[in-house]
Amino acid sequence: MPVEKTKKQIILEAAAVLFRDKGYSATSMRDLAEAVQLKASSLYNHISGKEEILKTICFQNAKVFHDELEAIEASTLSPTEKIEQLVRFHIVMATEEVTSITSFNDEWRHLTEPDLSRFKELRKDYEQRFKGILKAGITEGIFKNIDPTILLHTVLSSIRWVYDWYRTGRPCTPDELAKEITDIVLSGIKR
Amino acid sequence: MPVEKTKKQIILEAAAVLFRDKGYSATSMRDLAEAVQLKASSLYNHISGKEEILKTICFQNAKVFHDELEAIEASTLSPTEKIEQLVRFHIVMATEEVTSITSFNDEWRHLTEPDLSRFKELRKDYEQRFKGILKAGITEGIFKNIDPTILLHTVLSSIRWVYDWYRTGRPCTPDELAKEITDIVLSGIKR
DNA sequence: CCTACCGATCGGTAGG
DNA sequence: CCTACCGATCGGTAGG
Repeated sequence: MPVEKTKKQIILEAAAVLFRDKGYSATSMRDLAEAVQLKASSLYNHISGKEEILKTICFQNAKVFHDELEAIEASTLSPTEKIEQLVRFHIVMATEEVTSITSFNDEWRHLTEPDLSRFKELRKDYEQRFKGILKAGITEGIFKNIDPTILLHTVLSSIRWVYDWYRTGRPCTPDELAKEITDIVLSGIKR
Repeated sequence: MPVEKTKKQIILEAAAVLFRDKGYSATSMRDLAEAVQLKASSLYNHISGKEEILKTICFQNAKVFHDELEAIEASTLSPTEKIEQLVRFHIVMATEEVTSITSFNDEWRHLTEPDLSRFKELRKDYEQRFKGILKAGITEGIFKNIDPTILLHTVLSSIRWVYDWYRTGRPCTPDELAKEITDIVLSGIKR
């Protein structure tokens, strides 16, 4: 059996591009149909509706981030090394998973209940665990004794929106990018 | 003459709240009309259309940021002090101008030509000038010798999305917030 | 996978 | 400022 993308996968990827470029609400099912060379009605043979697409993109990405964070948490790395790994991971996702990351970051709020609440919980959980690593570093005296919430969001912001500017600017390779951002972030939080 | 908000100003503010909560595309003129207790058709006595609202919000904010940056540029402050001022200013805007900042940051892409191009130019200009301050610091040997584009966006990201999390979390006063973020950002970029 | 079509809602206008 | 209404477009379904 050859490795082929399912039509559903093709639709999901085309949708991610459109959601990134126009936003979820401004993307019509007819736009999407055109992008995959189908009539709008034919999309429904592969997906149940517009929201299923957004839902799939959001929760798939949430799982990838969750799994990586869990692996890093479980490791015996120091807080500094854990943050380093996490920064690197975010950069990799931003540079390789460019399109779906946008929906994951910016378009999830168009989910409806109960998915919206479920997603928010996942997001909250991720942030709490990330914060836990920062707290450990503070306790050990290697990170600055700053309110962990501020620390968390300042770090997270610097790495969460990389996809937003790297794509157009591209001053260097993803690897160099990861190295330099890690440098900035780590010296920003180290005591 | 008493100081009163014009109806237009009231509409703009209500729109900013809706755009923040639902996004520009998902906000209908009927939503907006209800928010200001009018019928949808009556909105057009005060504004020419939906896009004029977005345009006004985006360009008003762009001007405020532009003017502040220009004043800081013209000062005799050191690069470090200039960045400090800029960080503080972004935090003030994020905490005081909470709603319109969201449209300014996230919804501008729904502008249509020629406004879209005009806005992008203003944004680009702001970033180039901000980068100029960073470059000056690098030349003086006080900032890290890292690609200025990476430096710029990492700094800008940490302060551009404060409104997004501060509102819900609120771990401290805007003033403390500015102090701590300035600390993180500055030690992140200093050599 | 298509043609044909649904009711709902969109931004906006006419006319008073 | 309203009522009444426009054509366009929306997400989605029926039926083959």
